Amino acid sequence: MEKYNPKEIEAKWQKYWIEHPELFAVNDDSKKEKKYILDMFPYPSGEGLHVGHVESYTATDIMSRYYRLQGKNVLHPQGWDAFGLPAENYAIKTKIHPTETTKKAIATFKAQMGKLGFSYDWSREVNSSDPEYYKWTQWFFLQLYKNKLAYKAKAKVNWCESCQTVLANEQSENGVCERCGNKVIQKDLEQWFFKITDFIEDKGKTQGLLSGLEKLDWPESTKQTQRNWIGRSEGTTIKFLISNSKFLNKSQLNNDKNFIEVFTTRVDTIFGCTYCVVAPEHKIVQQLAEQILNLKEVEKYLEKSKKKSDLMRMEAKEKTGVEIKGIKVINPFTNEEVSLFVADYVLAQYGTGAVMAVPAHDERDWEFAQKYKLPIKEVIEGEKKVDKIFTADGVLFDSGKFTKMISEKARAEMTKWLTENKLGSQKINYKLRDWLVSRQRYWGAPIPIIYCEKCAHLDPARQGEIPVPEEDLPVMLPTDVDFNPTGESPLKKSKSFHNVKCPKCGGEAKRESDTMDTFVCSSWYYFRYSDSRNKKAFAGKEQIKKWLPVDLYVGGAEHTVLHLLYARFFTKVLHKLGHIKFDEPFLKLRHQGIILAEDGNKMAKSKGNVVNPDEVVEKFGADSLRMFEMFMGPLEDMKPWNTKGIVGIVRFLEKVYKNAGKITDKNITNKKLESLFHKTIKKITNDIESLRFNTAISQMMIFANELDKQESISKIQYEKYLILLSPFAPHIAEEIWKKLGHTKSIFLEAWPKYDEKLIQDEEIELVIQINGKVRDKLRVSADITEEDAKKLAVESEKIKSQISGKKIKKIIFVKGKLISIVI
RNA sequence: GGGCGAAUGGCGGAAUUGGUAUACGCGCUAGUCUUAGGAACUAGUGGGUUUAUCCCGUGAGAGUUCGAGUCUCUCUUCGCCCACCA
Repeated sequence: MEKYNPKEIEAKWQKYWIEHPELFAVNDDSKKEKKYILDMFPYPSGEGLHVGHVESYTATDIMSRYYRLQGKNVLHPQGWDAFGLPAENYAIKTKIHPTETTKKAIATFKAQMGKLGFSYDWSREVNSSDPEYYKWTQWFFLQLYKNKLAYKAKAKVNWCESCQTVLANEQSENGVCERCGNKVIQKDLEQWFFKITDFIEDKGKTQGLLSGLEKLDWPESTKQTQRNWIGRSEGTTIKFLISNSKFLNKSQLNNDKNFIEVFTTRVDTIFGCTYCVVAPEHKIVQQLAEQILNLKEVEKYLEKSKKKSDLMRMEAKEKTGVEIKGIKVINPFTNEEVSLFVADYVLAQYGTGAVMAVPAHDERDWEFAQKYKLPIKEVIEGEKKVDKIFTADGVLFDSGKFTKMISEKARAEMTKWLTENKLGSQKINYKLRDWLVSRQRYWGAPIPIIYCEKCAHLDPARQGEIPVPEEDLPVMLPTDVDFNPTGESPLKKSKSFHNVKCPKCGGEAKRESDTMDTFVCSSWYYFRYSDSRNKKAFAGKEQIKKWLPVDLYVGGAEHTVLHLLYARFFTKVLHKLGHIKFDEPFLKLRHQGIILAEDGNKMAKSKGNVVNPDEVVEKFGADSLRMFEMFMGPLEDMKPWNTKGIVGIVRFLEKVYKNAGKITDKNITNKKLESLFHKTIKKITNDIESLRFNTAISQMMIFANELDKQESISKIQYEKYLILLSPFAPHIAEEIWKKLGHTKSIFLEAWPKYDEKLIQDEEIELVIQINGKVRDKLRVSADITEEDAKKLAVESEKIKSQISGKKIKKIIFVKGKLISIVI
């Protein structure tokens, strides 16, 4: 047999697979059990595939090929998350239209995927920038709009001055734009939102974003991150009366000028409240301006903090604030007057935008009180007072009738008291806010809304918003635009796009010129694959029922919050509206770990340490790259690249290839090898099922090493071994398969079965321990009785000398494993 | 500050229910073959020493157990994500 030549072999089989798409395409009518194996569809960047893509796509490719061999009907599609800022930014620089660059990038990606031997069903390919696709993205927007789940509101939003666009809350990280790294400022703008907060808790039969997590087979850390992001916290709202309205009567509580409302999770500490703080945006400053003695100072502080970006606010090491002189507030429990501050460490967007400060039991308040020399009053004591202050739950003191209660009980009792006196109530707060979906950029799906002044009277709440009729979809992206960012959508300057007839009255109207966040496109694409050429619906009911939900979803952990939360939200909306029968899209989720550069750092173009998969394929072959990435370590682990390590895989494949030359049709009986082979089938099968590809490969190597020692190899056994190898290294498997005289693809074969009986060894190595330490090993029959084993053990020369003169306290026997003598 | 996870040879990593620690691969050492090798093959490869019926070894310390990488407690270090969320 000639030498293993991956280049030649791989090109040949890749061509064969393209000519035989039926191998990987699925049949909707098949009675076989379905498996939907999905990759997160990539953004087709100009950079091409990187080794991280190869890692997760190889994992799903192995799973898909494995399940097909197991006789399952496998849907394994791929597509393109094609809208987005990079293509547009590139267009601004080069004047090349994003359609062109995207088309080119997709061609590159697809060619690279072909060269890696991925078995996608390309007949279902989707492209989110294709009008046939974004027509349905727009349709989803209309569904949300019609069900009052999409709304327009003026809001303080994150604005990136460099990208000249609004960002979602999740796209502004630490006050810096996720895309370009420039600072994000706050702007008041009219924006479109999706009401994702409606779905946090269960909604009728639709499980909420919180409780729905319970039933999912997802990494625990991912679920926890989602919970943290939603940020549910149970607490209490409390009204602090403003002191010149001190004498309580009911009418005063109806006027919000007479009190400030705070939110706290620690009402039990309220007897230690020594002041209150409002956020700079809090309305109280405007409402009571005439009563404020140091109005100028306060206003100056508000101005200053308004100019601060979120980043600057967070970077500030010291808390700042100003006392609002002339206004005091009253602690409803003690009836004591406390002073009021405005400080930007209090966030306007969370809770009520005002807090009660308990410096003795809250670190932030303590810090602030230290700086401004404010009183500190302790009211909780616990077993361990850590450092300077006690922030845990404990027992109350100096707290009126609540003294001696434990924190938990005190919270319940105090909240009850507040409720009865109409001074507060129990309240659940969430960090999650509605999803801001409008973008003032070109390369996205246009929002299908038209504004008609004449029709504005029809629904005053909606200010002349007329949804584009479904039959008029898609609202096409115009091509006559200049996409240099100006702070307004480039679509606004396209006359053909912007001016339009009102679908209601036929009069002059204007189109919404914003586009949608690309995360909207990716929130539903997994439905489209089930029926990607459907012209009448985003996917047919039957096809959805047939294929969804997704059985295995693999992708990067960076999408833990954004994409995964939004996709769940969309699925829940469809469930609520009765379109589908399930309310979670991805039953099982796994993340691939990041592949670091050889130097242990993250791969980065700027560092010049990026590994290009094309070069690796060129040098070693796709099978070797695939297997090497799977062999490096557990799929989800972060692991450094090591180019030298690939030769281990190359040697292994060469060995497998070479050993095909030793095949004989003759019946060979080698019990030990047969036993090892059945162990190998079992281990590989179990490891694939649980995505432990590294140990599956090591088992293949163990068996290959054993084959290598044989004079001749049984054809039947070797063929089965090839099938075990084929999901990992499909090209070499097909090649050898053909060389063995087969005319059909190896991927039409059945996955080998193992025989548990053959796995059992006839002889075992019985370990003999004395006080837990291994002292001897004896070869014995596997079914040796306890009695015989004990006898053999004490008769062993090595053991005899160790135990001579000592008394044996007891002897422990573990069947098939060991004898442990205790002296 | 919060959440999650990790720590095993020179390196990446193995180790079903507690039961032979370091599988598999890289690297390294020696040898064989070769005109040559960053090829192939063979043997070896945790540390120590008194070189063998030996001792020590899975971040540190304690505990449970006949027996702990694995279970419990305390601590240290590192990584990732989130972070002034009251």
